[in-house]
Amino acid sequence: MQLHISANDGLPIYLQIVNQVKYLVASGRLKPGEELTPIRVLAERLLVNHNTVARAYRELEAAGVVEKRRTAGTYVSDQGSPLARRERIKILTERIDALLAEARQMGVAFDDLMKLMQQRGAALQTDRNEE
Amino acid sequence: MQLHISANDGLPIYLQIVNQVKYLVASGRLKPGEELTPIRVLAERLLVNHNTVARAYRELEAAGVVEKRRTAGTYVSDQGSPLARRERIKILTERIDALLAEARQMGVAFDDLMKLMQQRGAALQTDRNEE
DNA sequence: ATTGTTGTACTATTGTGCTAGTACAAGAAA
DNA sequence: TTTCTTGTACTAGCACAATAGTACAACAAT
Repeated sequence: MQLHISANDGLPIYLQIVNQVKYLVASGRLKPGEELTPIRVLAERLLVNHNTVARAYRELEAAGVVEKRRTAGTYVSDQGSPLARRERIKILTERIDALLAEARQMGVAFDDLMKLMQQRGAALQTDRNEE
Repeated sequence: MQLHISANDGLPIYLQIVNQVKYLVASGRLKPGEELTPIRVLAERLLVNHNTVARAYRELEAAGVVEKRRTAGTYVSDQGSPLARRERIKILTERIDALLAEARQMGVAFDDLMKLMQQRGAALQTDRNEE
């Protein structure tokens, strides 16, 4: 499991770990059932305290990305997310509303925003294929 | 100018003020050229330190929502945002990418996300008309 | 000129988030 | 059983963001 953390990304270390693991899972480089690097091992490799990694893994568990088996390690969840679809939609709706509010404040029309979304969606698709 | 702040919104007071003023401007309840409640007056009404309100107004000025005339007060800017369109698009693109990443992590398909956006956009439109 | 109102600057305090140190509990491996 | 490895709990220190207190500067109103 290849991770890189930078001292002052602005983003706290534990979140850098969370994001990168999420990305590895989303992109399929970490597959369901696969074991993550143990907390202490990863901590030593990244030169951070093991509690910092533990916190990252705790967040990932809360997000449903991984499952922890008490004394046996941490594994990628079978399902991408255990949240009910209703819950996921609720969270995304909040994000969307915030985005719409910001766009409106900036004077960017709704239609333009949707076009931008289409573009970015297409860009992501391209990225995935290039991997 | 009607504002409400709650002690533990989780969000800091100065940001609550920023958001609410932005909303008032975006929704047209505060019009360009109109004077905002002076810092001390608003501070007294909200039972917070005037520096907290000052900070909020400073953020609003940086965002281009208001203009300050040193000793004469704070006024709603003529233009909604002074940022060049290119800049605005850049900021929105970041937000969009974050949203797309989250949706992908949650296993929500791009098309579903777009549909949700359409819904929320329509909902906002309705809200505005009902005001 | 005086007074009052505007926003500003600087400093101190407080609360909280991030990280780390140490000690622990539970199961796997030998 | 013993040892090693897993994640966990609790505490402390540090840094920084948020808020407040006090003093100031600039202009308007009188």
